[in-house]
Formats: sequence, structure tokens, C-alpha cells
Amino acid sequence: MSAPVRTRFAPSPTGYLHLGGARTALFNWLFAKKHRGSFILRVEDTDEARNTEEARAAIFEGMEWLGLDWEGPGNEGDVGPYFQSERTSIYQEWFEKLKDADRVYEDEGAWRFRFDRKLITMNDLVCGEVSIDYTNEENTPDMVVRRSDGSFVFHFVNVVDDLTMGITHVIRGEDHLMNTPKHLQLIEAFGATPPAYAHIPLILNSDGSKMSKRDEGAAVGDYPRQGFFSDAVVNFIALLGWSPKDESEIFSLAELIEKFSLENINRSPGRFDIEKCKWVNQQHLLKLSAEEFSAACHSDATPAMLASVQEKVSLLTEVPDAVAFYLDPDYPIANDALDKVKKNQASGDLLTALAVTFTELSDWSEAKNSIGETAKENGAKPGQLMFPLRVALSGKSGGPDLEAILEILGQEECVRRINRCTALL
RNA sequence: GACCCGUUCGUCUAAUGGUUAGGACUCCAGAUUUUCAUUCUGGCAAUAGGGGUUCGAUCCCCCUACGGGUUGCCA
Repeated sequence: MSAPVRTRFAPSPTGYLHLGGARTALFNWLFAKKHRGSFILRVEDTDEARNTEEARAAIFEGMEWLGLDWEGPGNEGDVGPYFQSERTSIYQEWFEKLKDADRVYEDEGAWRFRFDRKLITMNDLVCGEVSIDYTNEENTPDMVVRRSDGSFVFHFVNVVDDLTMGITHVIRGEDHLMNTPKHLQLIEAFGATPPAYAHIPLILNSDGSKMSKRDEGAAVGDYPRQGFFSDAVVNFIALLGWSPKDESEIFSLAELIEKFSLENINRSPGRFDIEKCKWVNQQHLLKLSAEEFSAACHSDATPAMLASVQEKVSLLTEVPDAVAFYLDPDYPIANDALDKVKKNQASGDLLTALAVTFTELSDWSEAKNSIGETAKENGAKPGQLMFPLRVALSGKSGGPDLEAILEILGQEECVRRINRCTALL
């Protein structure tokens, strides 16, 4: 019988939540949920220069937006505090243990931890068995655990926190793989049992370079205003470095929990592809009910208008543009669309005839049928009239279904827009 | 430089010691939608290179190349 799973995400407040960090958080969260364990958020705010209120808020806001709930700040459990800045007495206490065991020594005011000079082998849940040779002091000099100003360094606090918080699984970026033997040495010196480790591959830019703050897609905080849906972003980053091993690709959070496992995490770094991310977003948008979609849009447009564009957009930010022609009676007709209409000499006459038909129509619900009839009466195929009509009504060559446009705009407005268009031909 | 990890279509990935190496995004072409940016069908496109082991390697081993990571009194 093993202890209940406890995972953690331990970001430092840098002012934004990195996409890679978000995925690390997600994997920890998924693993904890999957095993009905706890997911702890611990803020590594020991670097005072960057540690501001806003910097901390960016983490919480990002996590909330992604829908990852945590034990930690704002939702305290019994292993707090959850800010490293409030844990110095704990570090103090654990540092004494190292002193008592004679594993640290002073060096120019700082304290160094004396490594055991041997081969350290770790058994990573993702990377498998990896060994690092600590017999060579040149390559692995004793590390500073306490600075000359009295503060403790990352490796030390990270290990003490994981131990005192009862963390069972450390899932973190591969950039920490080489840190792990150091952590293992510390844990051994404390006489404690190490957690299981799983190092996940990094996320790179689409050109393979390291993703940093200013790169496209790097900051989770940018996604909402770019029109992404949180479930879609979660879905997309889950697929970067992890695979369900079948051909499914679109999942809800609940389905992800169900399917997730550490064994299915890859070893090689993945590149961020905004196009695929948009496509995943579109798939999630398509799954929403008309009500959910229109609520997500936060738009002044009517539900009918929004419903007509739901399957036409891949980002929420495309919605205002997609419905703009409904709301603006003077919505300009795009030049390229108008040029296409002009290509067919008959367009003008067809539209003029249709304006007459529409005006005389007593039952507006018959509008769509009357298009084909009008075309035939004028010796044309329905398609030759449909396209000019679309352009006349919406000002664009593509958009919602014509029947929806007809219905939403209404008889009078449709006639007016047709006449406005023929005047330009 | 040293050490560690990795390498399947442009990208995300699946698979197996024996497959026409599968799917998805993108792109292109058809279809259908009387309109369309939806949908459907089809197409382009990959096992980094060289050695082994083996009847047979994408898969196992070695070397090289390339990519990434670590090498702080940053986290």
C-alpha cells in the first residue's frame, strides 16, 4: 500500500506563466487527479528582485484560467506555508541537520554541501536509468547550499520543501535532469526517501529554438485575449510531449485525466505550432452548444448571428469581424469579392431581378427558394446568383450560410443591400 | 570544452525484429454543400548518416552528425 499521491508545481514569479510551465503544471495536476491525490502549488519566491505582487498574480491567474485547481495559496492545506519566503525557519532547522551530520562546510562565508564521491544512478519515470559520475570533483564541485548572506539556494529549499510537504512524484522539465543527482545526494544525507522523478521534454519554438518570454505563444496570459479557449489550450499542450497512443486528439479535461499516464510521455522536445493550436481551438468551439458559444463570445450580436458564425471561426477573436456585416448597414464590400462578382457580366442583371423578386415576396421564408427560380427565369444557374448575393449581403466572399443571413437581415434590409451592390457594378 | 538526454513526413505523433511505416495540422486536388471559411474523399511528404548483430532491422549495439539540457553564492 503506497502513500497517496502528492504532486506539485513550483514556479517562481517571473511575471508570466510560461507555456512550458503550464504543461508541467498540467501533467502534475493530471497525475494527481488520476490517482485521487493532491496537487500542490508552491511559489518559489526567494529571488526578491522579481518577486512582486503582479508577478505572483500572473501565476494564479494563469492556473485559474487553465482550470487547474490547487492546494496552496488561497486554498491552504496542512503542509504550508506555500510561499518559500515564509519557510525560512524550516530551512534553518533542516540546515542544522546537515551541519550535525558534518555534510556542510564554510567556504568564503557561504556553506557548501559535501557530495558523496560515487556514481549516482536515478531511475526516472520518463528517462529511465541515468547515471552521473560524482567521483570527479572537477565536474561536480561541492555545491553551495547557503549563501554568504544567509539565504538558501534553490537545490536545498526545493528538496526540503518536497520532503516536508510529502511530495511523492516530482514531475518537472528536463532542464532539471542534471539537478536530480544533487537532490538525491541531499535527500540521502537527510536519511529520507526520495520522491519518484519524471522529467518531461521541453517545449521549443517552431524553429527549434528555446521558447522565451517574448516568443509567440510563450505566455499563457496572452491566450485569452487572442481568442483561445482554455480547454483547447490544455488539450493542445497535453499533446506536446504526450500521446494517448491511439488516434484520438480532442479531449475534455475529464477525458485527459482518464487517459493520462506518465508512461506515454515522450523523450524528445516538441515544437510549438500555432496552426495546430488554432485547429484544436476550433474543434473545441465546434463542440459548444449555441448557448455556450454565444456566452463565450461576450458580443453585442444576437444569438442567431453568433450561431451562424460558430462553425466559421477558429478563434473567439474572429467573431466580431465575422458578425460585423450584420450590425453595420454600411459594411463595405471587399474589393476582391466585388471583382469576382464583376467577372460575370450577368451578375448585375441577376441581382436586379432578385431585388424585384424579393420585394414582391409575401412570405420571406420562401426567400431562399426564390433565388433559384429567379436565376432560372433569367437563364442562369442558381450558383451564378448565390455568390453575388452573398457578396451583396455580407460584403465578403465567404461567411455564414446564406439562409441564415437572409433570415437575420430580413426582407427590407436584403433588398436595400442588393440595390447598394448593383449600384457599384 | 566536459557531462547528460534526444533524433520517424515541414510540425505534433503511432507502430513493429518481418507493415504498402498509420493518424493529425499545414498545403494541393476533387466531391458535395443550388453560396461558403464547414464537411467528405484523394494527394504530396518521414525512419539523420555510417558500421555492426540478425535469415531479416525504423526497432538492439557502436561511431559520427545535428538538436536540446546542465555545467552560478539564478530558479
